[in-house]
Amino acid sequence: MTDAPLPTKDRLIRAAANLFRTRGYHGVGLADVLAEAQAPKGSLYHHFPNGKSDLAIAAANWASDEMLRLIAASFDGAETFEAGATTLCYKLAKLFDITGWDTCPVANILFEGPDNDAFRAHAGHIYDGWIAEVLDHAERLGLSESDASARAEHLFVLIQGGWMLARARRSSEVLRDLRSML
Amino acid sequence: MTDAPLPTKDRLIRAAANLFRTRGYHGVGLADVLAEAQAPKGSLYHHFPNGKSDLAIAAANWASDEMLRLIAASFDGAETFEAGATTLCYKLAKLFDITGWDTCPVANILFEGPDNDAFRAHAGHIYDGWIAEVLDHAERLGLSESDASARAEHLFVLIQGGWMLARARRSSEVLRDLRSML
DNA sequence: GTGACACTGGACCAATCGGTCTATTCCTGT
DNA sequence: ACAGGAATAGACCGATTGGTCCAGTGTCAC
Repeated sequence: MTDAPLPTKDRLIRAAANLFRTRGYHGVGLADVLAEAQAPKGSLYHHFPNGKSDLAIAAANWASDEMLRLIAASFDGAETFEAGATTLCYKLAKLFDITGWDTCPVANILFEGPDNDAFRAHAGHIYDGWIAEVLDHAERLGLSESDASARAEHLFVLIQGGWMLARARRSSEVLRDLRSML
Repeated sequence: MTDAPLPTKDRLIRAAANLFRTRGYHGVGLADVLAEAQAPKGSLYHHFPNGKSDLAIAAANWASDEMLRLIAASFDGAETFEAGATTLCYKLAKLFDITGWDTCPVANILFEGPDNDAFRAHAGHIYDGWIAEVLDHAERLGLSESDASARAEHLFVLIQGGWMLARARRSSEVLRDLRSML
């Protein structure tokens, strides 16, 4: 919340991520980002020479890193895969309530942007990174390789679908109930 | 594919649904819709006095009806809930391959539009309609009320999450594998 | 025929879009 | 002190946006 000491580039990335996730790539004008980040247009094109698309990629990567940290935090102290997965669902539900996050930011940023092929491929890359992170923890917790792979992908699907339903219902209840589907 | 005999209003709805689902609400200009539907601007504002937002609601409703028909077609001949759900997943995978559908159209249309509250509430209404349709079939196939409710919601979550991963990977494989998560 | 009304066609508009450009300020190494 | 690159500041641009408006066109009932 103390944005003042943050460097301009980081302020731009955070502002862009926040706006993109609520209104989508095309729904956000550069003027909106600039106003929220309190930065002039010159700074944006200095840090992101390719303009809006560069900024979108950076924002998606930043959001992805946050998610990876959340996954790690959920599974690090867990005794079993189920425990870690449940913790992750609860953390996401809390995040949903606090921030009113409108979507997995990556989806909103990357699925409707320009250069659709490149953007979508990047989304796939990011998602596979999340699944790989879960998979690592699953194997560490004793699951066989094939089992761990299936479980990690299953968890990803549940979270994405659950998040979408939570959005539509404006309630995090679905996310908390996800553990019953594991 | 024979759009010619279709009334202008229907051509507009179909064109809008097709474009919105690939590029999102803000990503599509009225000029694009008009060009694809081969209709002048005057017709659009005659049939949809509130312009783009009216058109988006109509497009979402049309897409929703298509999905309801798909659910019915999948469960009508099914002997068990699992069989119907599996058929639905396969039908969706085929749809994904044929049309290259970019997203659940409802999500792309309603989650990033203007009037975010009203639009999102409408998305919730549509989704609950899908779940209710599945629930009806589940009960008809002998599941208890509470069990049917949980299974219907579970299927919805799997499909939404699976579709998203399929999009990112540009492969319908995930959708076909969904049955293993039932 | 003729009036009434649903519909089409497209010119036109202010506002906003993403992006470019140059002038200026700030900071750091020497 | 001063040089020089990094960063900031914002005026400016052509293109496109959603939306308005009205003159035409078709098609009914009478």
